[in-house]
Amino acid sequence: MNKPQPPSTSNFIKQIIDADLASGKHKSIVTRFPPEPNGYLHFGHAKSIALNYGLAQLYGGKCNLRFDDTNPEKEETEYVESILEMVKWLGYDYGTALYASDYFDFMYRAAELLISEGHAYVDSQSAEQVQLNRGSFSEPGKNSPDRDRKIDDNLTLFREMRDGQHADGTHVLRARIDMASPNINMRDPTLYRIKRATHHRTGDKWCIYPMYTYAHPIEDAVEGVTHSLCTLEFEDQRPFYDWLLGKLADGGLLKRPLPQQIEFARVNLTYVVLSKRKLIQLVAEGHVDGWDDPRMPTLAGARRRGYTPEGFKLFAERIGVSKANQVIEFSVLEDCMREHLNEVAPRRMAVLDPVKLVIENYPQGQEEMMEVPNHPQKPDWGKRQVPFARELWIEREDYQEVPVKGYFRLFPGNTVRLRYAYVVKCIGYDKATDTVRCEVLADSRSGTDGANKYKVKGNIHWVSVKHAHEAHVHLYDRVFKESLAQGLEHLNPDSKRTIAARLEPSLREARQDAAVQFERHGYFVADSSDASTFNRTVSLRDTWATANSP
RNA sequence: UGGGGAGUCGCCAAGUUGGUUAAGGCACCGGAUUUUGAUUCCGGCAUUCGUAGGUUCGAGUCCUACCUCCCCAGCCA
Repeated sequence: MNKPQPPSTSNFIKQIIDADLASGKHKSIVTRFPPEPNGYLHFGHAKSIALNYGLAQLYGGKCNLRFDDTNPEKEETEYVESILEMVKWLGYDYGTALYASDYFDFMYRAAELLISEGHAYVDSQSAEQVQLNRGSFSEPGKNSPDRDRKIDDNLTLFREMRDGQHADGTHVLRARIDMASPNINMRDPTLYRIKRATHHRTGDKWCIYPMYTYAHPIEDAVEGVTHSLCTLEFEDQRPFYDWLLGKLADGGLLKRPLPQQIEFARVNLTYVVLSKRKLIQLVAEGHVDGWDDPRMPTLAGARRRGYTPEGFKLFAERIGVSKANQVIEFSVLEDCMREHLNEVAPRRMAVLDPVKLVIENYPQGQEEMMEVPNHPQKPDWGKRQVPFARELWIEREDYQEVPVKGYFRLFPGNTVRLRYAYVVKCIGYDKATDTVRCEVLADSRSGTDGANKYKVKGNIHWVSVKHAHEAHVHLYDRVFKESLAQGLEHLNPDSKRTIAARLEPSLREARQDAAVQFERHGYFVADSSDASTFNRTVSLRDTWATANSP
């Protein structure tokens, strides 16, 4: 299927890059994906990853995977490993992962340079005083009494801070900019704090750690990042980003051209919550079964659910990038997954809500093998043998005692085709045994010449009772029932249902990473922690059901 | 309240220097094909660009005022 690709549309970031390349400011581009290893990656990160790596690929540049590990209290190796694994799963080759902590020495030297040139000072106010003196939206801040400390004294104090001679919280290094700036981020932001915490990589080497605000621009510059893409909430930070890098370049520590920070809107999805606080709550309070629960909007959960990297890439392209706050309908993500899965998932038959069907004129004890294509649109995928017999499981909703208008499946007197097998006529339903009664029509076996003379609208799947593989199937629904879910009060109590299904025998050997389509149902994968159960990734579109639901 | 952003079809999103009928995708609605009420295919889907004025032969694009929404006062990122 090589249908025309949608024209890759322009966006404001590409335009900036195009201009920078055209003007000769950069010969090639470098982007970066800079997670803090303090949690698990989620759908929002997938957008950022696709954006950064996608741009690098498009322009023949490169994208660094860099851990922004400047706050040892919140970061752990476990998260580093999980992030690495998920980026790889998404299909991006990050080469060697980089760490902000590898630049701690450089950052320290840069801080001394700033102090030496009068651009930074050690502030010995308490945190409360600092906050008080910062002012507010309507009032300018007040200068710290330490703001005019002598350079040498600043240097001495800062070194003592580094050497562990001062207690946590007693001093802080601040940039010396403008306490009256209308942009609060420019009111002498904090650069370094004293924090006696063991870092997951540098151990106890340091007891002072740089703040994000200070560290991030330096990380970008050191790596030669050309375009530093981040989310909208950092817009107010950009003046400081430029201020810092400018000072360090003036001081000879950094080379121009300097990286440019560009902000874009983060993605929001209906029925999904992405804030770390709320995700933690879901896990901690047991509303889901862990961070990789298939209902979680984490990449680990997505993988287990059967979502695919290709689906995420499609999603990223489809939602685009801009500065307007986007709230994407969750169905867009689902549709992206369907689009990819439709191409790669072999078809199988599975009855999820079984009711017995008996073909009364089919010989007792007789069995036949039916030839069933693995993908009707892809004959080269071959066929498989599926056993057929007198007693079958069919879907309960494929029979109606009194059919609603437009219903063309089984009801007394109607004929349907048992997919890839025979055409049968419904003769009734036996209440005592909960069995749908049918008789097979002569000469109607699928694949034979006679089969085509029967024109039936209904076409239902089945599984032989005798040969059925019984397995559990998890049916997942959205975790939140409100489209703009805020919290637990919007929880969907039925987000997970487990059913005992009857599967065609070939499903006994399902691979855990291989998607299959249960025909007329949706896409499923064997669960990664329990291969005998299947997870529903996403259902098929069902215009009949949606049109007939209340 | 000061500062920084954003407002184009139900949801995204092109539209850059003002110039014929406002891209495209998703959704939706028709219709065709179909042994998945799936897929695929074909057709339809904004006299209008947050609002109100103004400039102009001509404005989503320029000017003015206003409205709405988001972000910022961590020694978090």
